[in-house]
Amino acid sequence: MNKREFKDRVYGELARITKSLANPHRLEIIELLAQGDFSVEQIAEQTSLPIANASQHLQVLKQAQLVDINRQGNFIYYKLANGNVFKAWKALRELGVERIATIEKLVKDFRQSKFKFESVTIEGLLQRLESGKVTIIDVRPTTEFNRGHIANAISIPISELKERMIELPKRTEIIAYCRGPFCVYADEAVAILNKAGYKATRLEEGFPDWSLMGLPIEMN
Amino acid sequence: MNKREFKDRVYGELARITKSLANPHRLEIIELLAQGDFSVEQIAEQTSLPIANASQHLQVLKQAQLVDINRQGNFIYYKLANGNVFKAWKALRELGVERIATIEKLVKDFRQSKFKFESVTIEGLLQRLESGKVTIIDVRPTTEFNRGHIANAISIPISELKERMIELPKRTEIIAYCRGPFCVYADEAVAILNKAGYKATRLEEGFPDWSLMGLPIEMN
DNA sequence: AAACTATTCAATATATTTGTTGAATAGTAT
DNA sequence: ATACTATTCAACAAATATATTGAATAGTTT
Repeated sequence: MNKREFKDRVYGELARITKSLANPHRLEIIELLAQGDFSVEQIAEQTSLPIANASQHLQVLKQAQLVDINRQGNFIYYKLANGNVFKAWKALRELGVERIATIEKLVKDFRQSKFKFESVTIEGLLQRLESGKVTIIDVRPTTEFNRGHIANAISIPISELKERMIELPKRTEIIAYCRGPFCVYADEAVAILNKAGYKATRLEEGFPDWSLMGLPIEMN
Repeated sequence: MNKREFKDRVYGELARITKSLANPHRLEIIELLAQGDFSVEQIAEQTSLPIANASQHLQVLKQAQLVDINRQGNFIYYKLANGNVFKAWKALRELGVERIATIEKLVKDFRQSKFKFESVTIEGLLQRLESGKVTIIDVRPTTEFNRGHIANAISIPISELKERMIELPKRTEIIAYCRGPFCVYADEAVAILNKAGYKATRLEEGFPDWSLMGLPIEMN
């Protein structure tokens, strides 16, 4: 094998794995799986895909060894093969947000049109935690909260927020977080809370980002 | 714009930028451009591509805003648009090396067949630097050395190594580095030096990795 | 074994990506 | 202006990726 052939093969393999990520639905699936494992049916529902279609995309990810499966009864649960998959997704996400103005504009417009746009980054949250009292709420579905969440966060799924917001303090600041920067649960939560007179802000990033930074988490 | 439409557009944009990376030649171009700027002609030569073809791939990268151009006379020099591009490439590279056994095998086989396989990571090099004397040589072409190199490294392009190895100490350990883990200049250097009785090892990663870690560099 | 369920497979049509070729363009030197 | 050079463009053929549909499979329950 000569130098050129070697390079062609190495870069060929790397392009193969990159191609397996290079599709809108598959990127959305990766971000979802960063929250834990989901069945094909659940993945299809969350991403608004027909089941056969979701399955096909999952096969592509499986072939690239980016996801692992785990059969339980009739259901097959998919999960990310390991932490490097989320790291690669995060690198692409940050590259995209920084380079492609369209993305920032989309996010900004969407948030401003529906909700009051405001957010705090993980770094900002850490500062606020040091300097005063903050209530952190996790508005993802309970199962995702149980699989891992920011230490001391309270689980209030977005679907239950209206009834349960009475549990929250009116005076101290509330930070809502969800799956990641493109997840809108936290935006919806902030809109509901602020309308009801609470002082709420969304966390820009999601739980997987917090976890990757080695910050304190809890399970169950 | 509803939630689904928002997601489709955001993930669509992210997939677009990911697709622009998802090609063997374009990945090789990215790694090359991580060393500095190159003209279309130089890029075509380094990657064994016809010029029109290289230009076409460069257009794709330019459209995705991953590279910038800089005209000088008849020549157009391309460079990475910013540090996040290399970070994304690095994340993909590490994902690939870890997940795809084929890549590790390719690298190992190639090195073992031609050269004695052995390498040290950046971390290992840092330890050796602390505990004793090490000579670091940069075997990339001079222009790349001048644009930036590991602090205190000596420039001996691979093409000049045979004549110039007399400059090197026989006793102390020599670490050779080049563009990155898939660049073979350092392997060739190690083979030449060991055959001549020197004690040489290649650095696994390349200069851009060292630089990204914030370790000491020098220019010119 | 039969009925059932979640998932995968297979086949096809459509859209996108890639390589190749030769012509066109933008800037430089004469 | 003319000739020259590096790069890009345009057009086409071949290869690859995607969505859609309905059938097949693997495991569970009755």
